[in-house]
Amino acid sequence: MQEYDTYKGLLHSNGLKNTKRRNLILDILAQTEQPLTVDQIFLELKQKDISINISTVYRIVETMVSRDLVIKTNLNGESKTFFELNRKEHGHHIICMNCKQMFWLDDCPLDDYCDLLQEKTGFDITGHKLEIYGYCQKCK
Amino acid sequence: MQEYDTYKGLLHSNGLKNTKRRNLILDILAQTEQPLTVDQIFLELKQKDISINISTVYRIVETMVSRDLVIKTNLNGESKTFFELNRKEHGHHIICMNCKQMFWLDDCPLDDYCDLLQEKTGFDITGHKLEIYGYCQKCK
DNA sequence: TTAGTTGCAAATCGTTTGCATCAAG
DNA sequence: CTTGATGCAAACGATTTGCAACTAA
Repeated sequence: MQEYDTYKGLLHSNGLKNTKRRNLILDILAQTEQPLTVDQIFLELKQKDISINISTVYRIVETMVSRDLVIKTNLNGESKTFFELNRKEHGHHIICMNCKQMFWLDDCPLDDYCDLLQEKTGFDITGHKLEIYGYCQKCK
Repeated sequence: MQEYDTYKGLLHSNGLKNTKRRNLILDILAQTEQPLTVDQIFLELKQKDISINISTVYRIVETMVSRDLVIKTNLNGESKTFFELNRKEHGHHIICMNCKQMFWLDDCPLDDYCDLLQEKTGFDITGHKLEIYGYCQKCK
């Protein structure tokens, strides 16, 4: 087997075997800014004539999530779960309500607010999730 | 039938018939700050010795959502959908990751940021959703 | 009286699991 | 050779639907 070693090091350093499917799925996630559902990943693989079982896709993305390589997200109004590569930068998505495209925003206006809130509420605040909704240039 | 007319006006003005179950469900949602799942609502009704079918609960909350009386939310890491009364005030939830309680925050730090973003991205921004995660005073 | 509401059972959808086989290390 | 990875089919939990009976207006 050749050509599927792009993520060999990453996989091994996380205690995972280097397999063709894992490489392919990481590759798909790396090549888009969009969080993807399991069946979107499954379909992309099908289009590349890769035979894979959908339960394998579920298992692979969940394994990646447990290793912190992938982030799992639920979006408002969507029953399916989305997965995106963990690029280890903090940011949020701005989402077009018409075409459903999601664009990455690498700035975050919430750091000061969270500090403030921590004092005000007595919570130990560990994170937050922000989604911006609207219509993109094409759809508006 | 008496005692179930609290929301009669509200229901009628939204083109809905005034029924016992709708009144009860609106009442449950009105009496808590917590967004509830369908089966939490179902259980509360059971505890009040109200017989209702779970599919009726689903239909009632969805009807309320379509009339904008109730807000439907998906939360990160939860497979079930939550429903809360639409109190028509803007705000967000701060959520305890241990006990899962959600507290309402009636301030929002994002108005200026959204204006800014609208110019920067060319999006027509219509809304946003913010959740703050952490551990509450009791659980931390 | 009639259109909208509810209960019930079955269907559907997204996701998970058990087990046998297979492949990476 | 050993452990973890995958395929397959069956199970599962949340939600939706079709249809008949019912009830508010």
